[in-house]
Amino acid sequence: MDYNYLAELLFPNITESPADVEAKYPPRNLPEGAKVTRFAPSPTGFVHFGGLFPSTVGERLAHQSGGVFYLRIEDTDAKREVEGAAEGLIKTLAKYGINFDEGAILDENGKISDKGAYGPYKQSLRGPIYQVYAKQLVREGKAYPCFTTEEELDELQAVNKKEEIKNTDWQAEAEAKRAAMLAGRNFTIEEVEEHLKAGHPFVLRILANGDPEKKFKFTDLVKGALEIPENDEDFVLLKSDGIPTYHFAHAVDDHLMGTTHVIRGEEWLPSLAKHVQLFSYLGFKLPKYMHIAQIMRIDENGNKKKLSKRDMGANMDDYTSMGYCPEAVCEYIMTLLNSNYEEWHMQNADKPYTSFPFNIKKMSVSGCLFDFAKLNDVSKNIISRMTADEVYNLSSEWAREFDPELYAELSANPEYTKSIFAIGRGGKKPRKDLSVWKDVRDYVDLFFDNLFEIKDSYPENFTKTDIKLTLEEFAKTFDANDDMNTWFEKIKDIADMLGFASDMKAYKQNPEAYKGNVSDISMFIRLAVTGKLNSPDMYSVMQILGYDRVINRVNEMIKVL
RNA sequence: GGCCCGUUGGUCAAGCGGUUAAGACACGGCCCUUUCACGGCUGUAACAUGGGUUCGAUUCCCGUACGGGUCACCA
Repeated sequence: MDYNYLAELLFPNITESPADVEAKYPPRNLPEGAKVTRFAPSPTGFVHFGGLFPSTVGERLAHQSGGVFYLRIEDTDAKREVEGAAEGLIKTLAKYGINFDEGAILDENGKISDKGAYGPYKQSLRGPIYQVYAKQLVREGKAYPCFTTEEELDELQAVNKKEEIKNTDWQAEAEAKRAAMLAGRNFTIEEVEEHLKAGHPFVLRILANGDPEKKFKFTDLVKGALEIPENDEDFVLLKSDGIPTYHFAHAVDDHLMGTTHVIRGEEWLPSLAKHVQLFSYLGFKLPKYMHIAQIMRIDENGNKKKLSKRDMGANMDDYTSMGYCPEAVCEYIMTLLNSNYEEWHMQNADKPYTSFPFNIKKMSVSGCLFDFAKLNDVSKNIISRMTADEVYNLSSEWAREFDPELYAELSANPEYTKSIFAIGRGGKKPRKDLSVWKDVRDYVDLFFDNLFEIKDSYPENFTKTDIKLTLEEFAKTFDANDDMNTWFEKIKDIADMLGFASDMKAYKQNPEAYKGNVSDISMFIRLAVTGKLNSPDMYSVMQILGYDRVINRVNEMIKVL
């Protein structure tokens, strides 16, 4: 077989050699130990948690080592591509601190363009480059054209729908398919010429030389030592439209772009043998690999499943609408990624997560369950450390987009709103009422007459008379200028007057002697003023509400009692 | 079904041949407290399983079970 002739037949328009291409991609000039990593999404939709996760690793590793982190758009499947997805991806990623030094970026018009010397960074623009290497492989007898159509292959493999797969004889099908592929190896130059003349499309397959009975040792930086069977599958390199498959594009691009560490989900582990073989065929140095464990969720049957597109918590845009701070999500990701992050964070509470020394060795090998409770806790702590101004700014920004009614109230009087957020904030033990901006409404509604409503009701074990008397007396004596002590003394007086204990100790010693205690009296007032049984410190609340609002609400309550 | 990966409390996990098997979240109790939130103290709760190796296995090896991934001209 004259492979050179075959190569010319298949790729008549490709005149460059691999060496010509290599010359355009000189080695990177980076300090010792610098890592070059990348995020390589296919633009098929929104960013999801499962994608943000490994890209955080890539970003940290590159930037922590003084290396390069770049974005490559893997748009080799036109069928699945979603208009505008790539642009959206970049914007969302930026929100979570994933910024690229190089690669596909947004220009001032919001369109994708290239930055850096190793482009193009969109695979659809790299067609000729892949073909140069494809041609070379054909020349060397390591790849061959296959004219068997998809339909013909599908017939061999009766079904390829996942559901039905259980009921089929895997072994037989796999063998049939393999036989068909192998048969494709037996072609003559004349046949190829005929097909080409007839205008038949072909795919380029690798001529696999592996023996699956033999295993090779491989070290994954996360998974550790692995033993993997050699590849004997003649997988597709170039699809019939001349566009490469993931495998081929991965080898060519990561080689040319100088990637030192390939970071990806562990679902890629099964195709590692293919990649090792390809790199070897191409004469490329193999990069380091890190296969990251998947994020899981619990399904209806209580089993773990890979967190996927439709799942709660998958779409990063949902985090925005729920009102999570990006830092909270980032920190939560760090707690999942690096087992010693939390310990470090406790000792370095004031430092951003980016100054944490990320350690590959501390990465989890097994997939973890996504946990909103933990995320909320992380988030709550972050918000508790903010100043009232920060809370005001961020929550308003959120409300403007997702709760316009709330936004109108918050922004009507910024100073007033800030004083609400200032309650119990700034000290060593700040209040932690808010996990997400969505919580703000329930927390502040009592301060705005338009949002205020009576949400709770008085417990049955108190008489209306006592409640009414309390409120009447309170209305009579309340003075917004009282200091906290004076204010509370007055409430105690009401307690004494009505036969409620004003002294908690006395009450505890002899509860039978009283109708209740001063906390009950406070509760009577609290419900009238805040509409709730629970509220932040009532004195502070009243200071903010002011005399008129307090008295109005108390009088309203008296009326309906 | 083949292949690959995994398995410490409900969740995230420390551990790397000898420990009373950390810690965080969640949950319960107590304290603080006029409610809530905060904070402090405290409690329940774990090495999937069977064989080895070893003076000794959560830690090393093999099997089993269970879970996950994958088996495309998708990435």
